Amino acid sequence: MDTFNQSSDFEEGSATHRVYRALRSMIVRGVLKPGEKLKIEGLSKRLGTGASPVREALSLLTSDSLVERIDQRGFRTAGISATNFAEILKLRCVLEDLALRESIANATQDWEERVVLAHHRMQRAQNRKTEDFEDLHKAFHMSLLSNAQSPILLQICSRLYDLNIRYRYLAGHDISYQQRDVAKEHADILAAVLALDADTASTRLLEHYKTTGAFLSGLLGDGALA
Amino acid sequence: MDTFNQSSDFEEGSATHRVYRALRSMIVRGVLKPGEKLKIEGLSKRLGTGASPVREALSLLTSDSLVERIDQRGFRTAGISATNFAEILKLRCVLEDLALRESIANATQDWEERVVLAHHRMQRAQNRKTEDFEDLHKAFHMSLLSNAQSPILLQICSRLYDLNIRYRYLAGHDISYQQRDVAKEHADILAAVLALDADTASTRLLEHYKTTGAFLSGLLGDGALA
DNA sequence: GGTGGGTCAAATCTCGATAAAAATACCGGG
DNA sequence: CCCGGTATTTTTATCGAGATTTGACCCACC
Repeated sequence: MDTFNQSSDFEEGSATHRVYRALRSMIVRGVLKPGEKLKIEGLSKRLGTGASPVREALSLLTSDSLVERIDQRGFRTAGISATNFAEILKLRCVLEDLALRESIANATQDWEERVVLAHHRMQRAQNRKTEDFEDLHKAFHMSLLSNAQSPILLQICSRLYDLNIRYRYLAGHDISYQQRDVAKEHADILAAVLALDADTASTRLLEHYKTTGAFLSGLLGDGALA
Repeated sequence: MDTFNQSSDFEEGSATHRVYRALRSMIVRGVLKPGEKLKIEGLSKRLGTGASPVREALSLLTSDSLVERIDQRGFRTAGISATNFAEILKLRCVLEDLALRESIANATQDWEERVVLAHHRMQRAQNRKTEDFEDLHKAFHMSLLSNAQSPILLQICSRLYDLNIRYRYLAGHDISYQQRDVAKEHADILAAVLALDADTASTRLLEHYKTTGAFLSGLLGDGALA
């Protein structure tokens, strides 16, 4: 009954859910490379579970556009391309702009506190260079949007975030991108949001994305990620 | 052994894919009512297949927001509400506007012909009141957007279409909505699109949605659908 | 030497059964 | 008469094996 899952303490939830989280993390972080064939049996053994949960998790990831399915021919991780990346970036700019403005329009004290808290946690993780920075980074960005009373929109943004960050992982973490003062950019965004200045906040947020995007786009164009 | 490739033939594809299409159709068309519990065994027998394909199909539908999953407690069809409907309508207006403009901007002869063809088929089905009108209606609307070089955006629009049309089915087909001259609205949209007049086309398309939306919204508000 | 068909291994997909969990019915006590 | 805890029943989630399909290899044949 006491099964020790050596991978980590991912014991909560059903097997399907655990596998889902594990696989998504592996794909987003580039452990499973773009276009790689995903054999059920291999993943089952690797994750210490049966074939059914793996299959179900892969189905879910298919809807997230992180896995592609070919009928009767199994699963593989989604491919990458410069055009795909450009599309993600563009959609993010449109949709996060929309969500951010609505979030600010609905501003409440509770929401502002959530944003401040999320920012603080991310900041601390960045200073200490802890492992969970990326998760907290996503949490911060989603918290900005979270006050838009629009669950579908938020879900779409969340998925686009994952698709986007995958490219950043693939580009590696030690790249010059970090030399930019990302912390200041975040702080500036936070300030504008707390001032309820939607135009400034949106401009800064989108600039934040576009700068990173242009950088990654360059790498893709050079074929450095292919 | 040659297989007959007929669109009406529900035998093509894997069992999972068949079940997926069947269930989605049943949910969108209201055969399975909002919030209804979806028991695996019942659906297996009803669809003449095993539990695994049903389970997998339900997982996929979860990502389409047509089914809700509660861990360890099975699946049920997504609920409905006035706010949910309003959100769908709003997002559709934003995203289809975006897609339509890009589609028109990329106009090609091939695309224009696809649009004309899709419109003709829908028109004919409406005149003859054939069963497949709704499918062709969706095909027409998607064809308008299909020239936007943005597969992710198109997928989102397709999903939102399904979520939206579900409300229309739930309201019933014999309602006064059909008394509007929908055919003319479609023809006007088509004309503006073929004239490559993005502003007019977008205005008409959104008006088309909002009119239907306001009508359905009224029904929801009255609790007629609850 | 290149092409086409047939065979074989590998992987997917599906099924039925088992174990775990939740919902329901039951019963004794307050 | 109502409430809380236990037993039963229903339903879900998971597993392991069998059936089908795919893709590759090899050999015969043109």
